[in-house]
Amino acid sequence: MEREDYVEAVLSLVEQIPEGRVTTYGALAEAIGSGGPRQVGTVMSTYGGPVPWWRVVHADGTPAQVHDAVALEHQRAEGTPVRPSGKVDMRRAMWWPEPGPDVSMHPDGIPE
DNA sequence: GCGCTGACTGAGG
DNA sequence: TCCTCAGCCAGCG
Repeated sequence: MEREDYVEAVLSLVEQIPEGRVTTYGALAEAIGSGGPRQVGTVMSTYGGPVPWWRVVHADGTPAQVHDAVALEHQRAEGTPVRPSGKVDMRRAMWWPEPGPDVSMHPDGIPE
């Protein structure tokens, strides 16, 4: 796959993230089915300008370490469930891209 | 072709 | 709960 296509795939998914929700680098990488979390991070740092990159966080719910302050601001402004510890309440805010047609489980990303 | 670097992740202390 | 270590994938000098 061309870099450009990969970039477009990443940005496309990021743009689909609903307001007030977040997803992880690993989730995006998995949804795309190519590369790894780091690759997604690299793409975001290079072409993530025009997209709501603050909705993409680490696996533990912490925002991108480079612009965590800005990200936190956006998240709070959108109503994203951010814990006092500075991390996002993943159990409620986690949004899964669309890895498969099995939407029968938990579309909202709420395990239980 | 080789080695370094990074907007990551998961395990261990 | 927080800090550190090792593994991973690609781009770039």
